[in-house]
Amino acid sequence: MENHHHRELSFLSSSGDFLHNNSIDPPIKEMDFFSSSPNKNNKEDDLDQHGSIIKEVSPLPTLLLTHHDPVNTGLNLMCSSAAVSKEENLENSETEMSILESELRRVQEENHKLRIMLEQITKSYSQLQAQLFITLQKQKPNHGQACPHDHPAEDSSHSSKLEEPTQDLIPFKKARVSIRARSEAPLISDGCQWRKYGQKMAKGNPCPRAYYRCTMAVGCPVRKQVQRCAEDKTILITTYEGNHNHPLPPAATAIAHTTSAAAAMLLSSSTSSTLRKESATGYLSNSFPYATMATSTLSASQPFPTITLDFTQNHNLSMHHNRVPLPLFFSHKLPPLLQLGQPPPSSMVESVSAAISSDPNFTTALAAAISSIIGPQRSGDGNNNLAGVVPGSPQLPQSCTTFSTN
DNA sequence: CGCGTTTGACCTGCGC
DNA sequence: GCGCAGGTCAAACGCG
Ligand SMILES: [Zn+2]
Repeated sequence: MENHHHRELSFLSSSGDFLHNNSIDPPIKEMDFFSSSPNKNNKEDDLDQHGSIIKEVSPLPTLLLTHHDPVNTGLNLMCSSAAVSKEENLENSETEMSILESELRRVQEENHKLRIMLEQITKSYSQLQAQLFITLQKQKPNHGQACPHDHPAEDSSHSSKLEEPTQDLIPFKKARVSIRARSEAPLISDGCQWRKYGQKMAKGNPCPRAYYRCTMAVGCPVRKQVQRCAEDKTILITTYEGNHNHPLPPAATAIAHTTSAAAAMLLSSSTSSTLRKESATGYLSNSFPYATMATSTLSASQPFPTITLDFTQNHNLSMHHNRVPLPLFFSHKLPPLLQLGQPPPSSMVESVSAAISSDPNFTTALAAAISSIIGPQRSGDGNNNLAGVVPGSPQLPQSCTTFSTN
């Protein structure tokens, strides 16, 4: 593969188009899901430099309370009566400048805190999810291996050096998350490095299916399959499987969380093939923001439990097939698990969810923060490499994610 | 020469 | 047991 770098699509660089694409949208030529290149216009650029340093997290209130500070709007509101002398004007503008600068610093600091907080929350959430998964598994001890072969060496949690000790307890089953995206590019940029290890002609599809392995770390079990849709070749279907055993760049972490969330949902619903779509969408949309930009479907007809995130609908009110539109970004109703037709096993999850959802300010701030992470400017070269690596990105049950296009 | 891709062979699971 | 299909391996190949 030669010039992938220009041809990869990357979701992250869509600069919010996914969320606001209500008008006629021309076919997306390139999408950067996880562009990691520095974004010039993002005011958080400076934060990227030190954003990976996680110190103790400032408690939530500090972040929100800063808004009560006297805010300098930056508007020069001083009356410009002719009586004011030039010197006074100069002095005023100087003080104005210094005020502005201090204000800028304060905002930057606040942004930094927000970023740190977001990282912490993401991590905590993933840990919660892992615990929830474990609890669910304990609740149905003999419930099923969803996949026929879940014991290859790479699946064993003992062999992989996972960073989260709790992960060693997670029984692995393979679930897949399929993501459909419209793209002419042969690959999507997802923040990871991949190496092609095979290609096969799939039955019933003129387009070959390519197999990739994650090469960001030796022994990383994550694989992905890339295939074009038989009906519409502009649609690219990418399927992820497994969890990384190494730190991930933020973008890759995001998609890994989606995969994990989907896997947790699929697996926690046991092998029953009748998980309702509303449940799936509700769960996913609360689990991961990407899901809110897509429509999702569950499939039990495939050999592996698979969930499909469909980014091809463009939210232009034309929901075809049986696909279900997802709720808005970070919808405030957060009881995802209650919709799964199962008793919520973890009161922790509930309380956290309640705490988060009950605070609109927090929700808004979080949504904005996440938006800034998942929706930065498009990278120029479509580079699929890491920008800051998130230390100890949490991993979750074994899963696969598929990107596809409709 | 090293690294990544290509591609045919091989392995495995599944249905008949 | 046999054939098929999906998935993986690894030698050959090409590129920088
Ligand atoms: Zn990996």
